[in-house]
Amino acid sequence: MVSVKSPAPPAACCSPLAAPAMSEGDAVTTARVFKALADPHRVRILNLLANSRDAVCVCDITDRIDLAQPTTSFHLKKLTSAGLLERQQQGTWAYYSINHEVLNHLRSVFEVKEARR
Amino acid sequence: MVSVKSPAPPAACCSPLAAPAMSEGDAVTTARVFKALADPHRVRILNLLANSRDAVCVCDITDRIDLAQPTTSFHLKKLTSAGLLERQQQGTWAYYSINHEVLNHLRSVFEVKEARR
DNA sequence: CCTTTACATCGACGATCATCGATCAAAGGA
DNA sequence: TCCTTTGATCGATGATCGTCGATGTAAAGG
Repeated sequence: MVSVKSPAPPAACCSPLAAPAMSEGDAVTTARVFKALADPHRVRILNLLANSRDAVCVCDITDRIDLAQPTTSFHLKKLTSAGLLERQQQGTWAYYSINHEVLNHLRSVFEVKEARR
Repeated sequence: MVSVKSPAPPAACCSPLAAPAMSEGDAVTTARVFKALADPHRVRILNLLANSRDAVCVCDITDRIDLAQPTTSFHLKKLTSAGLLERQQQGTWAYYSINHEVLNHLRSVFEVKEARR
């Protein structure tokens, strides 16, 4: 079993929207992550994986989402390279699962401005 | 001063990604909101407004974001109709501000699965 | 070695998006 | 009443995106 940590999420991705001085680069990074969430099929894939105890192979995801297999791979790649999913290879099969750490961290993006002194 | 509540956000928008059974429609709704966040300029607009004590007029936003005025209006419309911004008109000026309620609620989208029994 | 299965990549397509100049509507002043 | 200013909308553009059939690749089984 070869487990592959996703390559993308720039360390601790995405400063809060209310961060005092967000650089242009920060904005690009943040937008990139949300772009991965900006498609109904990808949202459904996340929902599917979030409700699966174990990792799920591409063929099962393809069935559940009702897309052609290349299209499913396309979406999985976007989600993975945004850091939202993890991929493990087992023989001919590829298993995908939620990257809970990254997804959980995204909550902080919407955290309100730190207490004003 | 005419204050206009944004028309879009379907009540309490966006169920958690880990919701047990997300409908296809839920996925579309969720994706629509994140699509509004999926552009660097729009992220910067949110960041700008999140750090402004008061609402900001289009001309000031245009200056700070460094886009042509029609492009700024285009982005503001996307953010507003996603429910992320509020718009107030004052004479010839239009003032935009963060819809804190909606933005804050978005944190719940990334909340982890409810305790497993 | 050949076949099958699972998945990724390629190439092409139509659709949507971001951008901006030009134009329009509305609100104040002079 | 005219001119100026603000901001929204229109129309055109180039770029990106989602989709899928065809093809490629790698593993497993006969």
